[in-house]
Amino acid sequence: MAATIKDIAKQTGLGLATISSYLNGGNVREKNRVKIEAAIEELHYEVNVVARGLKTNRTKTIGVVIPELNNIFCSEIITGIEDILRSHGYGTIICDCRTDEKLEKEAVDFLYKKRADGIINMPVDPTGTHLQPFQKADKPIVLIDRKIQGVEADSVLVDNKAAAQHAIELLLRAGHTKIGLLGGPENVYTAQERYKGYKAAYEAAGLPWEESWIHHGDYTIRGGVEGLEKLVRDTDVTAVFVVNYEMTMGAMIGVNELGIKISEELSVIGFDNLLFARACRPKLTIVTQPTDEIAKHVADIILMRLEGTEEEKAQAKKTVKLQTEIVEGKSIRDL
Amino acid sequence: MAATIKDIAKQTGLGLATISSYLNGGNVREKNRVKIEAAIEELHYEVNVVARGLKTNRTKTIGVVIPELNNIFCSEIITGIEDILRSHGYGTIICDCRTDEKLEKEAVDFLYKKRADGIINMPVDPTGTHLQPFQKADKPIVLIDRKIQGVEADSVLVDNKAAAQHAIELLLRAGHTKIGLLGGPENVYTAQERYKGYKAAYEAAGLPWEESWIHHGDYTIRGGVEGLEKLVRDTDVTAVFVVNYEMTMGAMIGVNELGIKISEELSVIGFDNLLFARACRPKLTIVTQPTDEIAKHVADIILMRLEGTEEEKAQAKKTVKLQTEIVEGKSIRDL
DNA sequence: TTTCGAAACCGAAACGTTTCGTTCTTCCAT
DNA sequence: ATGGAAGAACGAAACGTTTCGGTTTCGAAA
Repeated sequence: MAATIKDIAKQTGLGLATISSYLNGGNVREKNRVKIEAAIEELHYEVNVVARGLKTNRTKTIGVVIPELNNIFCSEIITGIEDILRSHGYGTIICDCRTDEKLEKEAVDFLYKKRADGIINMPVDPTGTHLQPFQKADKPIVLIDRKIQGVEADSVLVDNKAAAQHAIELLLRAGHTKIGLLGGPENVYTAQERYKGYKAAYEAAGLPWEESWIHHGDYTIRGGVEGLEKLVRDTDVTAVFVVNYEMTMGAMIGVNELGIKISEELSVIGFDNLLFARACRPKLTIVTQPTDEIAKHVADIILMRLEGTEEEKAQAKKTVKLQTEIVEGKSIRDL
Repeated sequence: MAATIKDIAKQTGLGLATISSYLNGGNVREKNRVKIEAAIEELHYEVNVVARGLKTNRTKTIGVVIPELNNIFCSEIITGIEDILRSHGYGTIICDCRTDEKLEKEAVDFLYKKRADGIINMPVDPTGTHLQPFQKADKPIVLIDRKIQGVEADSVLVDNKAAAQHAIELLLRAGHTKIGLLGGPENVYTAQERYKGYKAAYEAAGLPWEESWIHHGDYTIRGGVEGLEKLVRDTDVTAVFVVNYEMTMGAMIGVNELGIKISEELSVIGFDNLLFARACRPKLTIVTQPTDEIAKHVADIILMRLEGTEEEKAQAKKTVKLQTEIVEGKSIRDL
């Protein structure tokens, strides 16, 4: 039904190889170029990427495995990545693994079977064994947000330690000395780094902190609510730093339910999602991550590994670390 | 390098066709089944879906084109769809067209070139011309949220009119007679329906409403802020119904900036995103859409069109209309 | 034991490309 | 005019499946 390269060859009187060469950017004599283009136009020819993929062993498809698509941090990054990849002819197959290691592994296997040319992953499994298929096949892997020891892959990270440290320093400067931390799971890289930043700020200021001010949550909304309630009930902290968006929202729910007045009774610094922060009352001061920049780096790296020169492809795996920013609201009280 | 069907044939002493038949669920003698399975295990054989796709002309890939991935309504639906499709062996290629008709058309063309087996679309272009490639190729199309005249496609909608009508009736019952509407663009189907619901509620109650109470926004946060400020400044409405999530968030920002007290000074009903509603102070009463149900219907329909029996595939295109729900908060004052 | 229909099995051809090694053109330098 | 090098064009083979039509095998009935 649909026209093939053979039809174009027949129509123009040229050979298969010539048409193929033209389609792949090869040189063709001017008059033949004209003929080919006319034939393509007339027969509505469109290259069959599946057949091409069979020969070249590349599908021009990249898999993305993330813990939660319903998460502004993830979705913003994906939006950016997808945009860039598509403009380079790559399709983006998305798999949401719902923060489940088993599902994550299944998603990677699925993408491998689908013959994705490479994979982008915000890993849940900290050991990285799920990435084995791609590693063995020597297909590019780009990790986001969490680094994995022992997996040969490029990574794009955020300087989580510095992010937390700056946030705590801001609170210390405002006169707070008892600062609660609504942290993440202890086995998660980003959470560990943010925790380190908390301690580093106290150490740099030469002040003591207490273990009881630290709550290791689970990065969920529910966890945010519970953590905030616990901190308020069991400690006398005057400020709280929340280390991801879900828990920030949870903390705000908790605050509302307990009838606590932000800033007057409790100072808060949240994380991610500027829009949410602006809708809170009073506006929340937050740490924001450069999602666009992350997306751009991730896309550029994987494209480089796939389409770059041989030396580019062979370059040692690199790690890009980006800085966060603090957007000030009205949620911090000067003591 | 990787094993092929031929290797399996050689290893087992069986024919190509037999292996192929086995792989596609055909019948094979018990002892041969055992042999084949052993060979597959030993040679680590995996079917090459690209080669299969070349023969069968199906890629087991479905395209999804949406206006904004950074939108909880979209991302929730996609999460659900992706999950179901993946469990049936289908990859989901996502394209975010940023609510731009031109980009939407490009995305559809892209997916067509990628030979997606079908397309799922929450359309921006109300004329639907962008869907032509799939229509011509007679590949299934499923529309979400907005119906399009003249495009042969299944649709999964929400009963937007009823949703709005119920919300307004709730406010009327609470004694409000002057109710503002922060509506959407006049050329958008969902917005039109919600507007109709507003009027229907007033008509059913036999009460008058004024044009000045209606603000046709653009479904953006910015638009929500501006719309709310305009309504508060220029009218004496005692309640406002906001018809999508972005504008709801915008309205809350506006309310915060103007220092208006929700419920005491202004009653509000928002839309979508239960979590946001719960984090507001006081908790917002909202209309929620059944995203999971939408996702399930969409996925089931497209799978039915792709893998169903001949009669299922030939069935007349259907339209599913789902109902919304009102989740009560504390943002409505009884007059 | 033989016969027969059903079920299993088979190889070749086809899907639409790319690529390899070779042949044909072009056109510049002599 | 001629030789030859560079560049174009060429057809066949290959990529790994599925499918078609025909052949073999099996096992129950006779």
